[in-house]
Amino acid sequence: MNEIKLELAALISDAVKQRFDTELSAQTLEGYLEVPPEKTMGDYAFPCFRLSRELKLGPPQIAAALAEVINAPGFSTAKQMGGYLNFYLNRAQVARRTIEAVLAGQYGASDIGNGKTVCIDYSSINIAKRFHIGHLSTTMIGHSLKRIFDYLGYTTVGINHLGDWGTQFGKLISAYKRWGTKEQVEAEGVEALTKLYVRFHEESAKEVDEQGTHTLEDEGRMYFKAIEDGDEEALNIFNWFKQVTLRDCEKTYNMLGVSFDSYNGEAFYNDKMQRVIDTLKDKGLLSVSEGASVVDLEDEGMPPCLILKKDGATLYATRDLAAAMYRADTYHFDKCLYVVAYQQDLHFRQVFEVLKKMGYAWADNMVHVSFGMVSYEGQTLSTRKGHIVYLDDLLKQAQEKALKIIEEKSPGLENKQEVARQVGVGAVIYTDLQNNRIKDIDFWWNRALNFDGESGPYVQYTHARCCSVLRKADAAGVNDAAADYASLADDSAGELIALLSRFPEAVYDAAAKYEPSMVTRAVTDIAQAYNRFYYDNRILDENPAVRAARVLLTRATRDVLKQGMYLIGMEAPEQM
RNA sequence: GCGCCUGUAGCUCAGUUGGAUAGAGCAACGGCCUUCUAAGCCGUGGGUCAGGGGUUCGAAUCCCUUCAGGCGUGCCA
Repeated sequence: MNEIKLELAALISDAVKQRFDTELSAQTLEGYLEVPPEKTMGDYAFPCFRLSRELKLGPPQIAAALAEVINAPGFSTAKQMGGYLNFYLNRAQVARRTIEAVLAGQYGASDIGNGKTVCIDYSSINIAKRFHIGHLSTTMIGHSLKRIFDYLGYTTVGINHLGDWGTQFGKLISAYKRWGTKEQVEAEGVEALTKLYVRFHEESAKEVDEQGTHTLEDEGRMYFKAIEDGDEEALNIFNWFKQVTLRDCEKTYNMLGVSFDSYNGEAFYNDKMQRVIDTLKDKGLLSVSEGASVVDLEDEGMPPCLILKKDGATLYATRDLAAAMYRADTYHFDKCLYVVAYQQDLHFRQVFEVLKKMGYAWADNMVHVSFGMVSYEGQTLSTRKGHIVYLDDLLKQAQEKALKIIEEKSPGLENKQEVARQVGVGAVIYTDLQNNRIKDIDFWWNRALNFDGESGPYVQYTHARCCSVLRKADAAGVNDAAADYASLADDSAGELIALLSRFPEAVYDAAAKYEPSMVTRAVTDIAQAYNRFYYDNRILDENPAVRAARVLLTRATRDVLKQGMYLIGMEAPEQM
């Protein structure tokens, strides 16, 4: 993946063979290579401690012995330092190779996923609920993973597993028929549905308080039964609610640049659950416990997985089993990812275990990509208590702030609104994908709208800065062919190039660990390194050879920043 | 009670699967725009890596244990 590392590993492999008559594959050794903590210690280090026992020699002696034999003039010199073998790369050559690799395009892309399919279940919104900050992580992590796996050659299937089934929709119909109007729902969209739902619960609670009756609850159940039985009126209203919700959410998705290949949700699997039950019965996995039908998982150290309620109704595990089987049949996936909060950890462990018990080999390829909880200024998200931030409000605020800064700093910019949108949305996306996904997120407005330091706008700004330099370079007619790569040997250029050379690993690792934040971090580090380089060096006011080299490095940086931002779902304005 | 996760600077977090003197950003303070975008750059201060044991050449990282917090733990999803 990193050809420079692989080449070093090959050198070590040869040296080990020559001096110690021992075979160690370059691939194994590549994994041992690390980046030293200090620049003075070289560009890569090979710790010899692990070889010590096998070779029956002290690490420093091993390092010294290898250093004597390794000879790669023009590429790298090796030096023993304690138990380490440190490599000092020829910076001009690394610069040339890295920049050429980047400018060849598709940098960091791969064909390792060719012929393989990965299903990604993400966002999975509920009908009749407004899109809020609690939905952002699943949406953006999933979307980013989709782009990352695409980039690595996989066929990806983005699935929005809609929450479009359950008694709550019967209640909603009941509320609509009592207090709603078509005009209001059409005009206000999901907001109107939410209001109806809230009112239903208020009235229902009042009714129980005052009269001890459950008329409303019963009516809600009745309407849900009507949906289940295919009653035309109920179904029409329900499908209309669904359309209204999707129409609203589509606006948010468009803003975020997110899309899906399938919207098959809970309702879709309604007629596919009997197969699950039959199969479980056939395989003798289903047992009755406390009146419910369950799959016992005691041997696996888990509570039983509930398949059917006492009354015979299915449960969400049943639905997820049906969905998994359908996806296996339909997409023949190599991996099936569920981007769902860690609260559902046990649920997925149970579902995956049941599939394994059913004998499906593909059950091992199911992954719960879990992420942390979102709270609002230290408190649990709650619509009722007002501890909630809707995403369109957040995006609007972010854009307004971006616009204000643009008016202040770049009053001459042509497409201010468009850039404000890109920057505002970028800031929100960046913040969401900045940290390891397992971390809980406590939402604070001032943090979400942070445009300084490690932030979306920072990376975008650096990209725009590169674009600006390149526009001037084009105008000046810089000749690439004249580039003197040896002029990129200073520390800040060297650091920038080193980071660029490691970008493909970041993309690969992000996929392997289902961790988009690794790309966010790589991109941030590159932006930081470029800004240092930019301040340490004049780019355009130089002799043609140096100028060309620095312009090429700027172009490579621009390309990687743009690609990296794309992979995490951010847009990259060329001016801001 | 049991299970899973988390604990690193005042705050938010990195830390390359066990490597060299633990790093960024925010906040605070001090510098840098007649020169390619100052949404930037440089510097200063700030640490018992939650505590304690262990494993070994070496531990923030692995094991045991204690503490603190979050989530889950049968008929919602």
